[in-house]
Amino acid sequence: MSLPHAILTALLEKPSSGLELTRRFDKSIGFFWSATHQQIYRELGKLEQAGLIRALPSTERARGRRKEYEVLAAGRGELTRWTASSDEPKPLRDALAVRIRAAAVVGTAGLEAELERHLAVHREQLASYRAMAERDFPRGGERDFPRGERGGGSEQTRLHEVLLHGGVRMETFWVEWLAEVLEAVRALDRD
Amino acid sequence: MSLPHAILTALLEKPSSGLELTRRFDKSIGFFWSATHQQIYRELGKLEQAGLIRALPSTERARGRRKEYEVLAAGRGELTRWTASSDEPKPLRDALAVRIRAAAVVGTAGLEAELERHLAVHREQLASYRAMAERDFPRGGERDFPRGERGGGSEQTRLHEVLLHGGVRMETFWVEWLAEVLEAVRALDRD
DNA sequence: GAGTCCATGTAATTGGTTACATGATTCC
DNA sequence: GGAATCATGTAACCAATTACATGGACTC
Repeated sequence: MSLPHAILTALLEKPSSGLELTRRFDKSIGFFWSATHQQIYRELGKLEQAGLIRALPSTERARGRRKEYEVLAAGRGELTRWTASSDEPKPLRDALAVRIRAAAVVGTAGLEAELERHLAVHREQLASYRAMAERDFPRGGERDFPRGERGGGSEQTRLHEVLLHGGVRMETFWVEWLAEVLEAVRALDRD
Repeated sequence: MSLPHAILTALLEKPSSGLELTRRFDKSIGFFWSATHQQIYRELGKLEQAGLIRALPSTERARGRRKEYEVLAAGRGELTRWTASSDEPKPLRDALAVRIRAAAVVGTAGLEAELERHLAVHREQLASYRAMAERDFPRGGERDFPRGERGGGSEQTRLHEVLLHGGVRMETFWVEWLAEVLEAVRALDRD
């Protein structure tokens, strides 16, 4: 149940309308938890009903009219509670790995193109994360900060930095591994 | 729609009953595509109806009686078709990252314990992948095979090896990154 | 014949996806 | 006033999760 909490987080950072949230999910929050506008509107409705957020009174309610939400005290409480809670890591589901395993049985025909497509996507994502890191945390991402010597970054800043660094590492994994798989598939196809 | 194809792959490797499949999903296939027995039985029913697999005639059909399936020609065809098809990479959904981002807003209380739990799980998974790699591909996992010089490994073997290596790399990513996050959170909590 | 696995299933619910509907605003 | 775009929503569907049901085989 992370979507409502992702939305609460986003709204605490800045009160927004559904469409604004959708855009922010496309750009930053959604790097770790994607959501479509339909999901977001549905969830905003539920959160409002539950008394965790409210529509700003200034924004009139009518279909087609912009409606801005802010987090209520109960919402902040719920988010704090959830942040300290725990759940089991969800088991992985990766369709590409299933394809590779299937290819081991029925042959690699067509697999190379698919691997190349994915590799391109991940390379692009990696470049984009790196650009963000360079812009938001210039030359800060690759170093360990000796204890207490971080240059005055707030809690928020430091955590956003490690998150982004996680994105960089994750995409680096994909790029390197897919390159390895591609090499193996090409070697097999040559024989 | 990867589950049916994961099942077809597993059944081509070895005809099995539902429960056997469930166990194999827990051990190997499921490292990349997990599934519960309920999902598997449901899907076996659909695949049988669609004429892609059949129950071996020897195994009687009755509730509580073991029923073994094998893949029909149409099933192999479908799997071959799917292997060569393509799909967009699915956007990531990682609850832990959402938690970290929420912690950046409402504070890191309780986060450290959750990070430690996840770190322990990933360390364990990494150790298990490494053991499998050592057992199935002794000292083969870390090297690049110069073209054509693989020691007689079949297509299957080589692809299983890169898959397992992907698992090792993926878990290595998690372990390293979570350690980094944990260090950052501890530094923040000290201040 | 009671208890415990082994094995196959059903049913209800949740969360996410896809397709579509409709009102408001702006610009020509 | 027509087209494009901003904005909010509904509805149908599908896959995965959770909880529960039932029968067969074996063991004490």
